[in-house]
Parts: sequence; C-alpha cells; structure tokens
Amino acid sequence: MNKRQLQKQNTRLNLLQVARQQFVVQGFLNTTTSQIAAAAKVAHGTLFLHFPNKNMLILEILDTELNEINAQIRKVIAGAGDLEQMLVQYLEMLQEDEDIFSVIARELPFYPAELRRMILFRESIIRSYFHKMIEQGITAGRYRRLDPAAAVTFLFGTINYYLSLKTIYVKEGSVLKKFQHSIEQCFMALLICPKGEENE
Amino acid sequence: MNKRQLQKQNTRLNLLQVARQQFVVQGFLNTTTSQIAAAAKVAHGTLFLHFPNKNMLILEILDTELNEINAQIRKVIAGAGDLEQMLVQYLEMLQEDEDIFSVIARELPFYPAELRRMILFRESIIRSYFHKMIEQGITAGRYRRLDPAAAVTFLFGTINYYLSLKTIYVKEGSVLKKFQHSIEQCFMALLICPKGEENE
DNA sequence: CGTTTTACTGACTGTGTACTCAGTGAAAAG
DNA sequence: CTTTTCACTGAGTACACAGTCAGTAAAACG
Repeated sequence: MNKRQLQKQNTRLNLLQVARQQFVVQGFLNTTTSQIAAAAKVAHGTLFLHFPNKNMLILEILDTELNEINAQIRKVIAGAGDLEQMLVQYLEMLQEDEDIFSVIARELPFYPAELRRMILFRESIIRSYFHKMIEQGITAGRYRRLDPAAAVTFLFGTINYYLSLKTIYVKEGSVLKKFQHSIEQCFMALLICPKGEENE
Repeated sequence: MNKRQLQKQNTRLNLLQVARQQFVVQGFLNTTTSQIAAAAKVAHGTLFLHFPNKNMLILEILDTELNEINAQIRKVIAGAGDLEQMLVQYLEMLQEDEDIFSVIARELPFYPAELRRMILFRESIIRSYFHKMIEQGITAGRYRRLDPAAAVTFLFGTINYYLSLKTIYVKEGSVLKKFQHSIEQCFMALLICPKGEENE
C-alpha cells in the first residue's frame, strides 16, 4: 500500500473513530458533519469524499458496533445453559457500550427506515435467543405458561426505557449497573414457576 | 366581550386545536410553525402574537392534555379497589389519546428540560398510585415481596416501549389495544403471590 | 524532470426553520 | 366623523446544516 492509499485509509478510520466519540456524547441527530470534520482536523468536504452522506456514516458505525455485540452474544449463548446467566451477561455487555446503546434507544424512532430496520433486525436475533430459552423452560416445567414473546418484550421494553432515560436516572456511570439487580429480580420472578405449581 | 376580544380568542383556540391535530400526526419536533399557521388559515406571524414561541405552544397543549388524564385517573383510583382493574382502566385511558402519548413517548428525550420535567412529574404522580397499590398488596400478602418501584418501572417501561414503536407494531389502530391482554397478563403474573406462598 | 493523478480544501449553495416588524384595515373610543 | 387602538399580515432576517465543486499541492508515474 503506497503513501496515498495509507493516508486515505488513516483519514477514513480517524473520521469513523472521531464520529463515534461525538455521536456517543451528543447523539447521532445532534452531531453535525462540520463538528465531526473539525474534531477529526480535516475540511468539511473531506468527510463526503469518504462517506456519500451522513446516514451512511452512521450506518457504518452502527453496523460495526452491532456486529460486535451479536458476535459476543452468540459466544455467550453457546456457553450459557441458564437463562439467568444469559441475562446477566447480556446486561453486562450492554453496560460496556452503554453510551451508544442509550443514544440508539432514544433516537431509533427518528432514524431513516433502512437504518431502523437494520437495528431492529439485529435486536430481533438477540430477542430470539431469549425467546427460545423461555420456551425451553416452559416445556421443562421450570417456567410458567406465559406467552414467551410478551415476556421478552417486558424485558426489552424495560431495558430500553432505562437506556432512553439514562440521563434522568443517573448523573454519571451506568444506569444498567444501577438497576441490574432489580431487572434480573423482576424478570426471573415473572418467569419462575413457583413450587407446587410445576407444569405437567 | 367585544368583537375584537372574541376574534382574538377564537384565533387562539383555533391555533391550539389545529396545532394539536398536526402534532398528533407528525410529532411536535417535525411540525413547523408555518404548517400550523397555514392549517389554521392565519399568517405565520399571527402564531407568535398568541404564543411567545413554539415551545410554549407545545407546553400549553400538553399541559391541557395531561391535566385531563390526571383528573381522569384520580377518579379511576377512587373507584378502583383492585390493581388489575386500575391497570385496565389506565390502559383504556391511554388508548383514547394514544396518538399523542405515542408522540410523547418517542420525543420526550428531545424536549427542552422544562417540558420534560413537567411531563415526568405528571407521570410520577400516576406511578405513585400504582406504587401504593402494589405496596398494599404486598403487606396484605396477596403480592410477592418485590421492590414495588421496580415492578412499576417494568410496567411503565413496557407501555412506553410499545407506544414509542407503535408504527412498527401496528399499521393502524391501537398498539395498546393489541397488546393490552399480554401486558395485563404479564404484570399480574409478576405480582400475584402463588398459592401456598402467601406472605405471613 | 515534466505530466498525471488524487486526497484534500473551504468557500459556497440550497434548503428549512423560528421568529420579527413595519404596514394595513377594521373595530372601538371620543 | 375623526382619531386611536389593535389583531392580523407576510415579506424579510438570522441562523443552522448537509452536501458541492473549482482549486491546490503533493505523490505517483513514465
């Protein structure tokens, strides 16, 4: 790779990195392309040599991010036989990049349709892991006979709620850490089949 | 009241009504002051004779709306001895103005701090009704020993989630109607103390 | 060394929006 | 009837932002 190609690649990677930092702090919608360019110390126009428009830049950053978490969760699933363990690990994974997930939770309804579909598709894969786990628990008689989809939405809805109102619930640090215990407690209480009431 | 005062009042009320309609369809953030003025068939500038700025217009509309629902729920509380009944009635009330609550659920994180605080304060009053009901149920031994605040957030988080993603869950009609049964089922399953495990 | 290619520059364009203010005409006041 | 008041008008202002493009300088090429 010659000097020019190297330079180009560096600029591109730098833009992605700087943009991610800005997005995490201000959100995607409130970060301007000029800000990103200034922070990356390149001209405004340079950004559009590397990305056709702002949306494609967002899409690329989120694609990378969501790919990583999906790969991680697949590993976790493989290793976790237990739903509770899976939930704990999922919450801990979200905490690691909580800033960006908080931004997505808030801004999702305002993203262009394509981007929104991509994010929801990725989320639906993760939901399906929980769904299956719950179904298994029900057929094994450990969990109550609830609609698994409803239970999953209860969980994801609550997580989403905490993430989107993060700034109200905590001044700094992680919301999910603060409420991790109560989320786990509630979700498992919802599922666990009380003694003397096992299915079958 | 003379002809002028009457005219002024009419214009003002008309603006409020037209603005509400537009907001419900497009959201507060995506509705422009020009659109509202055009729909109300007055000049753009007229809007600013009646409201100092767009935010105050939004605030006034939401204030009216939230006052109404708070008054209603207070009545419901007075009449409902039962938490489940209270939940059913609350969900039905939300359904009546689901469009505007859906907009609020989506846009809340982007409102100016003052407006956000007002809305969350109003919500917290409603939450407190549920909180008390749950506490009573726990001390009476009917409900499990859960953190009432966590249970309430589970409920409100889920409702909020359905509302904010309304357009994805239903093409037309009410999301809350569609999922009312599963919300009720899940929430009550979470709380109800199974037989043979009553507190005290 | 001269020519071509190309990553980058930044002033500029177009668009969308909240809000203003000098002007108008009809109602109210005297 | 004359003067004053005032609800309303709409062109205009100020600003913010995404995206463009002719120009530049340095690297690659022959």
